[in-house]
Amino acid sequence: MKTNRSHCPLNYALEIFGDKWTLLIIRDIVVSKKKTFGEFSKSPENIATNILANRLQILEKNGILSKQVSPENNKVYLYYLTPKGLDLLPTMLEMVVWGAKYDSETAASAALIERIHNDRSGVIRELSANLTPPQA
Amino acid sequence: MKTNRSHCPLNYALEIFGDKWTLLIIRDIVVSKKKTFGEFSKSPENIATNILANRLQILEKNGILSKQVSPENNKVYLYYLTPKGLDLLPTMLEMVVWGAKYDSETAASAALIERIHNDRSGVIRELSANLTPPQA
DNA sequence: GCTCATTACTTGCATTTTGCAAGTAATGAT
DNA sequence: ATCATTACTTGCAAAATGCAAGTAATGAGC
Repeated sequence: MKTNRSHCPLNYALEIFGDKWTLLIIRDIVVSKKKTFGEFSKSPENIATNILANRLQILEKNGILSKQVSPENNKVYLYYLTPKGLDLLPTMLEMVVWGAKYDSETAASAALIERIHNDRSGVIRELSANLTPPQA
Repeated sequence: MKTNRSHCPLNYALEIFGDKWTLLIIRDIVVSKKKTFGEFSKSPENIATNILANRLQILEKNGILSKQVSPENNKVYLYYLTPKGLDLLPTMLEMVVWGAKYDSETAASAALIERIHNDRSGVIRELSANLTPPQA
């Protein structure tokens, strides 16, 4: 197995989600309530299916997503965030704040950014609803 | 020029620093007070010099670092954080918190993590000292 | 039970990025 | 004038990415 470059906590994070796609998958889960491979593959940034499959596997292996068969349809797999995955929300919100501040053409609404500033934990609480497996 | 994949603020951030090296350079500036190419190239993660040169260029082009000749030695260039670069600190601290929480072998001290939780803006203020160009 | 559509991937291949080692140009020190 | 230092650049193999097409397993309809 590949060895870690260091045990710097920042490096640990980067080794898991330091790429251009991984956090977008998590975004789609959190913001768009997506749960299936097919839904993820329809992101606005157009992730290729082989990359998507690879990232889902990495996320599962690292305990950020859990995968289970849909109770309604055996050919559908549902991806849920684990607590470790949910704990990425603070990082992601900070990235959103930064991106919204410096991208002059940002799609983020001023209202969202303000809410993040004024009531971060409220935002996180709301976003966290229904992201973990049911019937826990 | 390459077009943006979307104007999602998260995607904007990822397009700039979504890779395994960029934030480590910023970390070295912030934590280890490094400023020169030679210092960056001696990181514990061993970044290759061609990658380093590429990332410094991207960071400069995106207004995160500013480069200037050292007043003491004309062959040395000093890299400083801009305000946009300084604004990456909240994101990076959240990543540190996450990495320290989930890497069982983390090098982060419990004291640091506690300080981040108890007095985030104090930590940011301290870390920010002397990171921008002198004599502004 | 058979056919067809859907879902979740996998595969092949060209292009791009990474990683490693070595090389070069411009100072600065002696 | 020579040598060391600093900041890169270059060449090349290996790995990751991106795109298009293919496949296996279910489910729905007849």
